Amino acid sequence: MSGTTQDATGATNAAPKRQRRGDTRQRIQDVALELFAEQGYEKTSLREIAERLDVTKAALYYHFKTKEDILIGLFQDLQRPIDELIEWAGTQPRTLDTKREILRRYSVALADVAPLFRFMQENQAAVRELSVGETFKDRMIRLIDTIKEPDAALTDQVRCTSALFTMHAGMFVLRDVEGDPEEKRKAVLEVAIDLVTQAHAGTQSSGS
Amino acid sequence: MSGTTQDATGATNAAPKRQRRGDTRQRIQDVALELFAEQGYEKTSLREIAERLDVTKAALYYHFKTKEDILIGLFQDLQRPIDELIEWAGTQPRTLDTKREILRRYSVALADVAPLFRFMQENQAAVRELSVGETFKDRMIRLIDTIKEPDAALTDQVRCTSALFTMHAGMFVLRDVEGDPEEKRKAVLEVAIDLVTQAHAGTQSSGS
Amino acid sequence: MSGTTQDATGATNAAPKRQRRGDTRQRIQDVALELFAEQGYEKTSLREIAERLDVTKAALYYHFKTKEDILIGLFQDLQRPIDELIEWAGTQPRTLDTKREILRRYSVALADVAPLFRFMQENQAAVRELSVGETFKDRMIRLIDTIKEPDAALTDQVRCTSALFTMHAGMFVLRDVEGDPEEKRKAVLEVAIDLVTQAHAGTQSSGS
Amino acid sequence: MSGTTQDATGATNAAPKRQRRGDTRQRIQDVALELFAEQGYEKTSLREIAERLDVTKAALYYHFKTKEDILIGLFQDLQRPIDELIEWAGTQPRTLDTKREILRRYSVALADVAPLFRFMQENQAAVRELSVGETFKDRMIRLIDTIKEPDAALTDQVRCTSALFTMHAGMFVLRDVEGDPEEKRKAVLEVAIDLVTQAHAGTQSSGS
DNA sequence: AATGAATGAGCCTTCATTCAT
DNA sequence: CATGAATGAAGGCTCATTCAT
Repeated sequence: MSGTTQDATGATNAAPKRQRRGDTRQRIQDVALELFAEQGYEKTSLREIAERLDVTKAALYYHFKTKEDILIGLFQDLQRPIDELIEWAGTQPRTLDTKREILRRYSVALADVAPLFRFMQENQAAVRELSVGETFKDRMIRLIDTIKEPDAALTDQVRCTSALFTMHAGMFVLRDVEGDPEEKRKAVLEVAIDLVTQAHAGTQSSGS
Repeated sequence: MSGTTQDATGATNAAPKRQRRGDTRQRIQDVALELFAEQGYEKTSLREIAERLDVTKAALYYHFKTKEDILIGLFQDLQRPIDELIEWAGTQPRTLDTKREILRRYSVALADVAPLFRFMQENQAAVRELSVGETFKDRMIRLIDTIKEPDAALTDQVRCTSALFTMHAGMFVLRDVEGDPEEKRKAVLEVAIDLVTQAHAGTQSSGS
Repeated sequence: MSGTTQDATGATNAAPKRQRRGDTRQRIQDVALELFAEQGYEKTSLREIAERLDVTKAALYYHFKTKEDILIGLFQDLQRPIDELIEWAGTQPRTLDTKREILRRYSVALADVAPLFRFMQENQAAVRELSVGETFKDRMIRLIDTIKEPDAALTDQVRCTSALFTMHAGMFVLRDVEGDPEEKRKAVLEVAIDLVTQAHAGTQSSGS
Repeated sequence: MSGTTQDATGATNAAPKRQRRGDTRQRIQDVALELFAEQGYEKTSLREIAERLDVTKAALYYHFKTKEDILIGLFQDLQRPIDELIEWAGTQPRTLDTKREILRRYSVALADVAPLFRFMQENQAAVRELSVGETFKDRMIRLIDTIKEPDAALTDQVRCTSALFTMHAGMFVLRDVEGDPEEKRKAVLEVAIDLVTQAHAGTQSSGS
């Protein structure tokens, strides 16, 4: 009824949610990821998250409708780079060079979202039934599809899959191997590229 | 809760209700694995396990001191074949042929304990802090050590690690790829052997 | 179990169900004391307390972090008068008159917190390991110290201890003796004062 | 305290139970007392008792029909000395000397059954409702009756009660006071005798 | 934008007890 | 004399969620 002044949010926002003083949502996600990654999704309670943020549990419910929603929010934020990569890959010619570039970009992207990725890896069971679970697997499959030829030999398909998983595994398993992280990343990337290169070669010769 | 399955004892049940006494412990583990794998460790309650076995929760506690203990029991079953493999590897000369045989055996062992393995893979977060968690990673490392040369190039070390993870990943990811399981297993094994072969070759030439 | 008392809100209940909000914590303590005293700490379940208050168990946990915490809260209420007495005693000269006054005040204080005291007396075993157990004994010792001379003869020390315990015991044992409570309290007090007086006299003469 | 009764089974006992290999019942009681005293009746589980005896819980049920029964057994064994004292008191003239002797004997008896006594004192709440609870309080009252004159002044009645409680309290509270136990026992006894003597004197003069 | 209070469901665990063997 | 296996009941506690304020 008094109308207009209520929505001070109004005027300028061409892009929504421009507010400086509304970082709570973000802080919730940050803390949540931290705890989810550390203890697992199921084992992390909203109480813990709230406590670490020094707000009440009820406050969380102002920003997220459910616990799962926090996870979904998290998920979407950090899934974007992968989506962009897949999209980009779609615009490129299906050459070996492109595939190599996909792996390179993926390697970088992976390093950026490492904590979330680790979390996803370690909580597959908990996340599977979540409305978001399918999406994750789908994304993986689509990504694999960008580097593997559908009519390739089974072994070459395995190679492409393996290339991706090598990169995933690399992050966790190599953690307690000697050496500088960047160097390790490169080594992992090299092996992955190798695998894809072999797969590609196989496809070419069998194809021609 | 109490009387639910009483009537199921009736006509159609192909599996007998009153199996030979003394197998309860085993049956608990079987059902537990089934449910843990399906829903995750945290999300599976003892009530569910008990109900499916048509015993009371308290009965579970006669056989296992805690929920975690059920998991540990499961875990040890999984560990045995791997331990045996590691032990066997220790007795063999460190040749390429040996390494290939290790992978072959591992592939078979893995197929045997697949559900358990899948569970472990998907519940790392839940299993990590389990008094037994360390052991699992340790075992992996020791297994990798049987196929990788300590002074090899970083990429070759990655290859060996990748060989193992390829086999792990193969079981889950390739599940929704066309083709007969045994054929897929062989393809995966082939790629793994390839990786180790390359790693071995690299080591040889750099060593000489 | 859930909705049982919903309808009890109805006509006949003389005590109002919806007391002024905010007193819940106090009400929990009141009911808890009542039940603890009646049945013992261990034998009283949170369910009982909750049921009698017509709230859920979980509500108790909003106000107290644990069952033991309810006891501790209770305890602190009991402690306050005694602490104040000890503190006051510290400010007074160590004369016989002071000691007599301590007993007088203690007698009154005791009558005020009688139920709680009775509970403590009767649940020593249950309370002993509880963080609150030590504190209780300490308090007794410090109180005794205010009336007994450290260098007194052993018998006189016993007399002082006995004076205090006479007052404790008096409350419970004399309950089924004939006579008006106030009169009994006075008789008990008189004996206690007598004991301390004797102890004091002994100390004086032996000291001079 | 542990093995005390082992040898007492020996020669002199006219009562049956002649078997050497049937001390299990006794051992159960010993261990039970030990644990009850240490942790309280409620907090001690049959599992603990069984474990410490290295038998199964079910074995306990061969010897005692219920957990409470163990307590009752314990109770009866150790209540005997008090009953005997009361009985003996009944045969004596009601003189001051007799009263003093009662106290002396009680003091000794108390020292013998100290652990049980302590347990009873500290577990009144748990023991109260036990079919045997009344008996304990009754016994106390009857014992007090042997040293107090029914028509005495209230203060003198308190003195007699106090005399008994002094002895009870003495055992527990004086435990962390300096000095040899036997000396302390005597000091406590002396004060108790003093109290009864005063009470007796009061009665005499008011009576004449 | 957030809190205080409470709920309902469920969880893991423990206990005293029973009974066929 | 004692065990192995199991039960029914209950216990303390935690969790995601709600809602009036």
